[in-house]
Amino acid sequence: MKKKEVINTKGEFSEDCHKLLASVSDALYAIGGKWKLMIIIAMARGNNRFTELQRMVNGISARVLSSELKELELNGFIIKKVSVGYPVTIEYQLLPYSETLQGVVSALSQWGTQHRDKIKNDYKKDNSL
Amino acid sequence: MKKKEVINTKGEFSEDCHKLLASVSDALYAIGGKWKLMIIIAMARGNNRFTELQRMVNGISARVLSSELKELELNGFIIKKVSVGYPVTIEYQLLPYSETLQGVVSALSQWGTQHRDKIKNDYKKDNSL
DNA sequence: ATTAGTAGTTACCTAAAGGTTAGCGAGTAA
DNA sequence: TTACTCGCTAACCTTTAGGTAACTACTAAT
Repeated sequence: MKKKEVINTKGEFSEDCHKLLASVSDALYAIGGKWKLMIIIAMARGNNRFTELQRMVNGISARVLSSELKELELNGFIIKKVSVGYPVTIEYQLLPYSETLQGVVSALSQWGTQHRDKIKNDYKKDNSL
Repeated sequence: MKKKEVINTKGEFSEDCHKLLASVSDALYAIGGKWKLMIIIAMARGNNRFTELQRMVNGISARVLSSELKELELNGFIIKKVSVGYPVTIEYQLLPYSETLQGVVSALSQWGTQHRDKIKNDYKKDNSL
């Protein structure tokens, strides 16, 4: 009587698998890459000036920092504030939206920490004896 | 009398800022890029064959899937199982270590979901009136 | 006047990631 | 036999990311 004797090898799961993949893909599209999260982290710790960021975020060049800041501004994570005072100072500030990344940042940093430890131990095991 | 009138603009925070940056950087190094997490997600949902993965992970090519699987194996996230039976079937399986990524995956998917909604609303606002 | 710092931009170039096409060797189905 | 699937691989090419160096415009100190 049955059209198909589907014992549920996927099928009913593939739907939410696609959704999960799509949402992770969306996230990676917005905050993927080497630098965006790093810049946001550095800013959350009080680094708001161009040169500060350049020094804090190890290995980033002025050109890349400049273009990443523009993208982050365009996507609503930060704003550029130019003081009208004298001398003119330029500050970048996190917008509230960047706080939504808290969970992502803490998950990644926790995992990164344990991963580094694991790699270190793997290395030790290889070189013991 | 004071050498520097440092009122603690950063300084005591820059230390753990560097640590945070380093750990996130480590994580991105291991699981960054467009595909690794996606493949792991698809595998966690029961897609263990090459062609299944190719179909599930939207937009990935055979060449890239093949090389990503090799890297994932090298880094201890998965293993390749070649059945000795007849016909020979090849299956990729998640290793326990890939489960440590649970938190990262769920943080990213949650954020990705809300981000997509936000973008959609921003777009609507722009086009209303 | 020179030097140095801030906040970039521009032009040029390299490297890495990734896409496209083709095909191979095996099995399987008609 | 033909045709199709699976699990790739190789060759080739394009795109993107990112590095380097030079330069601008301004300020500030020496």
